[in-house]
Amino acid sequence: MTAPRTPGRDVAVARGRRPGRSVGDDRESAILATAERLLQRRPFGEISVDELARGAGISRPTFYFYFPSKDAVLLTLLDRVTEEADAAACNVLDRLAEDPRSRWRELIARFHDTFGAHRAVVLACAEVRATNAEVRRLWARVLERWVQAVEAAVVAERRRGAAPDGLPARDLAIALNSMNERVWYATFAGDGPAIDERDVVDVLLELWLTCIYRTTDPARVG
Amino acid sequence: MTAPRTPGRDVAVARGRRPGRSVGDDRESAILATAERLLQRRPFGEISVDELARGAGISRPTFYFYFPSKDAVLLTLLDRVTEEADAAACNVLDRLAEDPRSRWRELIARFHDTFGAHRAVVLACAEVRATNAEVRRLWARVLERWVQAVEAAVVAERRRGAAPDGLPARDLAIALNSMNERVWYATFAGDGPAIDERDVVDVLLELWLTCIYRTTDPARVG
DNA sequence: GAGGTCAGTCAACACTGCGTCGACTGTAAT
DNA sequence: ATTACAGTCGACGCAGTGTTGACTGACCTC
Repeated sequence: MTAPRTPGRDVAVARGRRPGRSVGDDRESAILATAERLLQRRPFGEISVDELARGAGISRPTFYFYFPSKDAVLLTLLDRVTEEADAAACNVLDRLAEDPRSRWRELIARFHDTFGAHRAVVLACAEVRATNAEVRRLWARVLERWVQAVEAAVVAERRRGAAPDGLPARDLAIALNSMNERVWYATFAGDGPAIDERDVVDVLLELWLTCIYRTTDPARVG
Repeated sequence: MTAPRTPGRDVAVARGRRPGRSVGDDRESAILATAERLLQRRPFGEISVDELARGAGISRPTFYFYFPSKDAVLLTLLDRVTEEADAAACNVLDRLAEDPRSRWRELIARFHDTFGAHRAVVLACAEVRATNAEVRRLWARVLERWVQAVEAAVVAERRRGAAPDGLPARDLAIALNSMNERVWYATFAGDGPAIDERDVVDVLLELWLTCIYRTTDPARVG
């Protein structure tokens, strides 16, 4: 579902033929690269399958040999970005008690950097999410992971007495993640009221700390 | 820009002809009603101009007599909803000092009720905002008004000593409004991690109070 | 080295939805 | 009666999507 369907290569691999790189691998990469390049210039909806194909040096019908649709290309791109974000954020919350403020900042900053580096893809996904159930599902799954990670961290901080009780941890985690998502979107898209890109990490950090600890300067482990 | 172009009627009115309701008024309303009705069932992108026209008892070309595009219909619908929200929220922040918690709650609850009552339109706008500059502009303008109202309220609360200093009031106002928008979207759309519709007002209220006052129980006027 | 298989390719087609043009009708003011 | 205009729509052109069916060339197998 998530990965692009490349029937030919799957069959080949299954039968042990063509173990090395094939023409198809290059074409597939070329399509993905073309997509990310074109997305820097203009929105996803204004890019046609034909342009994607031409950009990769193939005809439109051939495009459909590699991807079932334009959306599937974006889905693959999104998959990579979220994997990158997951990798960057991984384990950051594990040793939260040592220095809560720095850890939370690291988490937010890493997401900011990853999304910022791939803003074209992220913005395109926000655009397509509304119309494409596949993208919606993938984003929901990814978000759910992040929500659960934050929820667990909040519960742990409360248990050790660093954070006060209050809202259900899950609701808090959903709201904070939602806030980040929308704030980053506004900042990167640049339309409507937005926080300056240079300030956004610190602003979000202050709000996270305030909501979780009710102070801007949470205590270290006692 | 925002209102639908109905050239015929404007001309008529300008020359003093047809002072009463014309056929055109009915058709226009019928199109809008059809749009809002169809939106309950399925997303905006899956509704064609033809359906809108048929639903209003006219042919597709005739639709274009009333609206320049499908998006313009949604724009008109959005305009009404935001006006309703503005009206509902109007003056709520004026006498904040009397009972901050209740006032903020009223503000959030009224937005919640308005958006909830027209969730189909709101969700459709979120869908189209990505591809339609007109909708984007309108939403940005509306949001800017709300951000400024909240910013002013925060400044006032700080000035009277009820709220502590901290983040720039504008950044705070942007972040809180962004949070609400995204959280409501998730709640009403029902995909991905979301806060239960019955709890969402209270969850948002707690977070607003915490972020603005660093307490859940802000003081009344001293 | 003849025949088979399969990755990879694309011209041509069918389909859907958008927006426009130009011709038409009915009503009401002059 | 003529003029004017709100209101209507059949028929068109256009752009983009996704599919079909036929082709090429590499390579494997006997």
